[in-house]
Formats: sequence, C-alpha cells, structure tokens
Amino acid sequence: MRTIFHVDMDAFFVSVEELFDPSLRGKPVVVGGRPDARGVVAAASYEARKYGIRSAMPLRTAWRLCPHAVFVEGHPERYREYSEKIHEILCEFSPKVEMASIDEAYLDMTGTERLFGPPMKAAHNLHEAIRQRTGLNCSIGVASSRLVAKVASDQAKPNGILWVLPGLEAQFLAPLEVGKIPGVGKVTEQRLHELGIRRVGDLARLDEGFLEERFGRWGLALAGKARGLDAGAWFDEEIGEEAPPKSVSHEHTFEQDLVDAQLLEATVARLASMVARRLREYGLYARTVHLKLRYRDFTTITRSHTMDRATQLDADLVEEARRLFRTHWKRGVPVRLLGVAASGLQIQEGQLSLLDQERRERWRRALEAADRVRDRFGESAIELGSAMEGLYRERAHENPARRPGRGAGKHG
DNA sequence: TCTGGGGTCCTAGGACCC
DNA sequence: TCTGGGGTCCTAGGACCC
Repeated sequence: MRTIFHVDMDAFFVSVEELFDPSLRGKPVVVGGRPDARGVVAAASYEARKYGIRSAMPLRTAWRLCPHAVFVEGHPERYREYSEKIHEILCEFSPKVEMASIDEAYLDMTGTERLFGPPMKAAHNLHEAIRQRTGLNCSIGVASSRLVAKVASDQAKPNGILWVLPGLEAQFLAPLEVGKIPGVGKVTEQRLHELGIRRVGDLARLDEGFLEERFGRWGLALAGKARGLDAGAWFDEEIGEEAPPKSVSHEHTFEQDLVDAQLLEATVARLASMVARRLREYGLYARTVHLKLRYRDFTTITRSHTMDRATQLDADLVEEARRLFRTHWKRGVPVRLLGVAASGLQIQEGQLSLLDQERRERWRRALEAADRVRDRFGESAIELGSAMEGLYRERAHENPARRPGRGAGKHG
C-alpha cells in the first residue's frame, strides 16, 4: 500500500502577486491581462471568485462580473522561481517528487514514517514548511493512489489537509460529481449525464463492459478511476523526475485579426525562431514542424510536415513553417491566431556528411551567440539574429573557399 | 461572454511494409 | 492473382489539464 501526497498551491499566481504587492490582499484580483484584452483569466483570488470569476474565463467577462477587480498581467518568472523553491522543499520530504505543473506536485511518502511520522503529521510539517519559507498556502491530499490524493487536495481547499484512509477510497469518491474525476471534462461529463450518471458512485456501480462499449479504452480507465485506482496513461505508476518534453510550441493571438501576408509571415518566422531557440536550450532536435491557424470565426486548422532529419536550426524551422503557411492560409481571410510547434524530438541530429556537420556546427554556434545577444538586449534584438544569418549567407556565397580555414566559432 | 498559451494523450484513416 | 492481417509512421483533430 503506497502513501501518496498531492500538494496543490492555493490561488498560486495571485498569492505570488500578493507577496510582491501586499496591497492586493483581500481584494478581488485577476491575473491574466488588461480587462479589455483578448485573453482569459489565468488565476482569480478567492474574493474575485465570489463574483463568479473563474480560471479560463474571458477577461472581458470577468470585467463585466466585477468591474472594480484589480487586473494584473502577471509575472511568469516569479511563478517559476517560487515553483522551484517549493520543489526544493518537497525534495526534503521524499526522494520521489514529481512536479505535475508549475503549482502542484506528487510525492511518494511510502516508508517515510520513521523519518517524518504518520501521514497527517508529515503533511502538517510539509504544509508549515512551505508556508514559512515561501509565505504561500497550499492544500494537501493524502491517499493510496495519485487519483484519490489529487481529488482529496481539491476537496481540502483552501489551505487544508485531507487524508483518505486506505480502504475508504470508493466511499470518499462516491458522492462527488463525475466532473471531479481528473480527465473528465465538459464533453465526457455531458455524455455521462445523458446516460443518467451524475456521481462517481453511479459510475462505480456500472459494468466495466458497458463503459468500454460506449467509451472504448477510456471507458475501462474510467471504471478504474471511479473505484479510486490509478488507471490510464494520466497516472503512470511510479512517481519520479520529469521526462524530457515531447513537443515545443509557441503561439500568438493578435490583438486584432490580421490579413497582411507580410506581417503574418513575419510572425510565423518569429514563432519558429522561438521554438528553435527552446530546442537548443533543451539540447533537442525536432523532425516534425506544425503550423496552427485560427481564423476570425475560430475555426482552427493544424498542418504538419515531417522532415528527413531532425534539426534545431532557426532556418530549417522557419522555412518549413513558412511553407506550411503559404500552402494552407486562405489568402485574404483574417487570421486570429498563429502557432508553430515542433515534435518528434530526439537528442541527436540525424546522420550527416562531415561537410554538412561542419556547416551545421557553425550555424548552431552562431545561433547560440544570437540567443545570448537576445538574452542581454531583449527580443527586439531578434532582427540582429536574422541579419547575421543573411550576412553569413552572402559571405559564404561570395567567397566560399575562405570559410573552412578560418576559426569556425568566430562568426557568432 | 467571446473565447490564452503551453503542454499531454487518444483516435482514426491512409500509406507502406512484411 | 487475389486476399489477409499486423505493425509502424504520418497527418489531422479533439479532449483535457493548469
């Protein structure tokens, strides 16, 4: 029998903002952007929630519900910093810690009794350690599976601890609405409602075969979840360190829909460069490039292309993304959002000839140097990066014989 | 009300190979 | 010559999470 903790920070983004600006305390606060911006609520304070404001709600709606709320853009760097602090603290309590997102984590506390005492005592100590060292509140769920621990932390909010005793998992879940099960969203909830299933207990009573018939493999997982088991890919057994990313993406919604081909293409190029940069930071190479296009009426298409070999170079990703855009954008139709993603990530580049390898190595170093320039002077220096690429091409063309002899790293 | 950005996982059809 | 099945890759779309 395992002992799993799920630690979930309370109103994380808002709470971090309050640390830096205590005048926000006690007020309805919305993190996400200006109230008239195109965007959604990233986090709402408990006071703001009293007005019906919720995460993922359009900012304009939130503003209508509570015009005197304080709207802030937010500070992602600060959230990352605090997330790392929390991770450090968690690692003092267990060697098996897994950050599930920026503000929540699973701990395997099995066999830590001699060190930290029984589960409730350990949970209290952990809660107190986080509060003292970060000034932030969290809620903790304790149970024999990830699933039940996660639901328990949600039930414990705000600022509480809930331990579901081994053997009582199904009893704990039974009265809850099916939407409380992680992985059951609006669509599945609606489908279950149509079958007359409203509570987890209703679900648990059903025959597995019936669920599999209607929901496929997902139905089987659902049957397990209703009984408190870690079923399905969402909850793999071991709790451990994070795996490398499977995809990297950047997207942008325009303040106003755009039809200008040049502006749109420039955006595609910028997004592709940002993706390439992240790949270099991770030390990964991508084989597949995806373009995402959202039109004014919100219809959204994605188009992708898989290359012969993996790359992490701006030029390659920009070229592929731009081609996808030119091929698939319906000219003259206003665009709301553009996105570029990379997948099929691997550690090594595909096999190359020696000459290609040298050429690519020079490019890679030049681009890394450009990344450093951007770090120092900000994203506006991005033009410098592309200008350098142009310069490189010209020179290589004018005087190809000169390139290999000179120090390869100098051209950054 | 008018819908972000960054991810993961699943499904399903078609191509291609054995 | 016709028929088949399984496995894997690619592509597109969608549900879901924070």
